[in-house]
Amino acid sequence: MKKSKVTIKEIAEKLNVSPSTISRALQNHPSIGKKTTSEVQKLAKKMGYYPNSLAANLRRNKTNLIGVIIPRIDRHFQSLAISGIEEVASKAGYYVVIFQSNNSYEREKENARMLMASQADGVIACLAMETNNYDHLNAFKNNNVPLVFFDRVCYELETHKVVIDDFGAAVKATEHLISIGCKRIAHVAGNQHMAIFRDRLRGYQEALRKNGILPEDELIAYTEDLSREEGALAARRFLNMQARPDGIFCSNDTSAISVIQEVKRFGLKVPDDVAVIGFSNTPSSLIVEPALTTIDDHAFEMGQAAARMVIRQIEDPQQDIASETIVIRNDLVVRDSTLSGERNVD
Amino acid sequence: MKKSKVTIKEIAEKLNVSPSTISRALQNHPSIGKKTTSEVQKLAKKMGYYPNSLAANLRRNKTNLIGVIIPRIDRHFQSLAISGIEEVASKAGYYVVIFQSNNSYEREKENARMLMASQADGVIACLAMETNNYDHLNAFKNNNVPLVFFDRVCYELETHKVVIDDFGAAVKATEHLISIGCKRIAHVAGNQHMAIFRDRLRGYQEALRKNGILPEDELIAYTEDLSREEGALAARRFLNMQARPDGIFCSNDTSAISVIQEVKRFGLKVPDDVAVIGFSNTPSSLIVEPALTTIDDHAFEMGQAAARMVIRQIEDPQQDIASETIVIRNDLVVRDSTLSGERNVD
DNA sequence: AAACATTACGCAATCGTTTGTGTAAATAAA
DNA sequence: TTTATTTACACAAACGATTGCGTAATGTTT
Repeated sequence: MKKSKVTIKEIAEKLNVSPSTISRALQNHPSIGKKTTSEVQKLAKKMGYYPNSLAANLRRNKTNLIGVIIPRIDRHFQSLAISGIEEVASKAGYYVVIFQSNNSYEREKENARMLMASQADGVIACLAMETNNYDHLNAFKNNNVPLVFFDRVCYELETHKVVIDDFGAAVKATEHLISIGCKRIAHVAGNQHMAIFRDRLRGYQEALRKNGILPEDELIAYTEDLSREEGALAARRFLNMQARPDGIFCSNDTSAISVIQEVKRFGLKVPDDVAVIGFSNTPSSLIVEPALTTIDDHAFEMGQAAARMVIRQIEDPQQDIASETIVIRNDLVVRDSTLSGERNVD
Repeated sequence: MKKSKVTIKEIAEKLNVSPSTISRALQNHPSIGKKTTSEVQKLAKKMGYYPNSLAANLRRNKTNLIGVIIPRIDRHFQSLAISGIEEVASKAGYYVVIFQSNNSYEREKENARMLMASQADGVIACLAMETNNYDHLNAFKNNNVPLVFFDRVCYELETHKVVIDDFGAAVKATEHLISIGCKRIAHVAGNQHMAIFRDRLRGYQEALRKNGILPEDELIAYTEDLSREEGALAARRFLNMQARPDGIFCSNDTSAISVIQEVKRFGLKVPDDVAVIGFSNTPSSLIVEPALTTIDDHAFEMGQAAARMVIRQIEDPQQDIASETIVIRNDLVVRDSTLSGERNVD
């Protein structure tokens, strides 16, 4: 029962024509006669022929593969971004190969090596938290493989990027807290090794300053990875302060939700005693009570934009001269965790 | 600046040896001298050589590619499963190529075609909701490409499968409701086109019967895709019944969470008036208040098992004779939505 | 020193397509 | 009918690596 795969040659033999004719017939090449073409196509289907893209790609020097390197697929933001990438890519005839770095630099290096070997036409990457050496990514540049970063980008490398305005979003979030009357605003900060979290912290501080509030260092909780546990820990520290904050801006939703729960456990009310705002608009932000005000970072659109960008570079290499940065819009989604008094039922 | 990629030939020329020597040296073949080997490897690194796996794969007739066809990456269950697949696969030296069907039969067919063409060594699939014709998957069998289904399997096709015991899990969930004293138990059912949801419905009915309760048809809400909206709709219908149910088993977490929120909006208490139980243990099930009792279906492990299974078939084709089904364990995770009186703080 | 074994490498075919070029046969123009 | 043009296909060389087999050069044994 070991049917080996049908090749062009076998079809050629059965029809007494040359392999090149089969190849052209399958592509509806005009220089092959109508009758031959249809005969070939009919027989190919009957024999269960599938083109071997390895061979074709080798010959054509194009794989239609887009490699994606990301920390973890099972994070909402990432999977949404991939979904966007896949949508655009597959519509344009590209395949998406996924590599998880698990936030490990070594894994990311290995991923990059595999990607180079697989002759991917382009690469989209969201950097691992650990990564602070970029040689493994230079390989792409050196071999003219288009590389697009998204979200967690690397400013040291001159490539195309898709980001959101983390600084601006943080300003917006913080000013929203100010606008609803918060006087003492704390921040749960992400890993400062990553630019996005540095920017959000800076945005928070800038918003305070702009509004005549002096940023205090003790109102910043630096966390490793914005986990539930770290969120709760930070919340407890804030809540036990003599001058308790009345607003907390968290750099992600996970920690923000944890903060809300901790505030409630502490016997205080959200948003009346403490307003809370998160970042990313994950599904859970709608579930927590009160529903979490947050920044929607449009992960799906980021993925789409990254994919379009890399495909454009693949198909139009001239344009690859300048490095371009696309900034995706972000929206403040106001929900009950910052809405006192009235409740918006939906 | 258009450096074309470095090939084995170029290295060979620089060193005045033949390409075959380079190839062997790079693989540490014993028949190549120590000195030559190290010289080759050094130069290869210096020149930035990356093996072209297209060529190697064509020659070796192996791609180390595992194709994954799933409905949507951005669903928690799916992304977790993929994560498990990727972990096992990459440890074993395989790449994972992802295709989203978006629950569309046409897309799934196209995905299968692309996968055949890409010469993937194996395929893991979770079927689209629409799919009820399986010819596109037969291509894999016909060409000796190992195929493993997970979760949404196809019983008509004789392949390896990784599933959970949906029937048993549903029995377990329903009996849990009975054990806490529920007398009138409703069910929010998923699309009956899919076996997993049929099994869950059957399990629910069987558990009732086993415990001397007559299943009533009006206590079953048939939904299209277990969405928030459908969950809320079902809840409202149940809550407005004269003989209101005091327990609701939902076939997924999304609808269960929506049911909880609807019950609360209706002015009733969960679990005291109505106990609710979901399915899948998504992150949000921990966030909703009260926290949702649910079935943990161990998606990550399903992915791992599927990957191990397909790799075993790839590497040991003899074993491919019988079709095997792996049943992954599932756990009832009891939380506050079925725990009256005491609260388990964690 | 002759005979043999070992070491270290080269040659050339091969994987399945694609594609530039060449060329019979068929058709059209003269 | 002869010449020019088109049509429809075949030939063969790629693409870049792998690998069985052959063979010089070196080393070992008697």
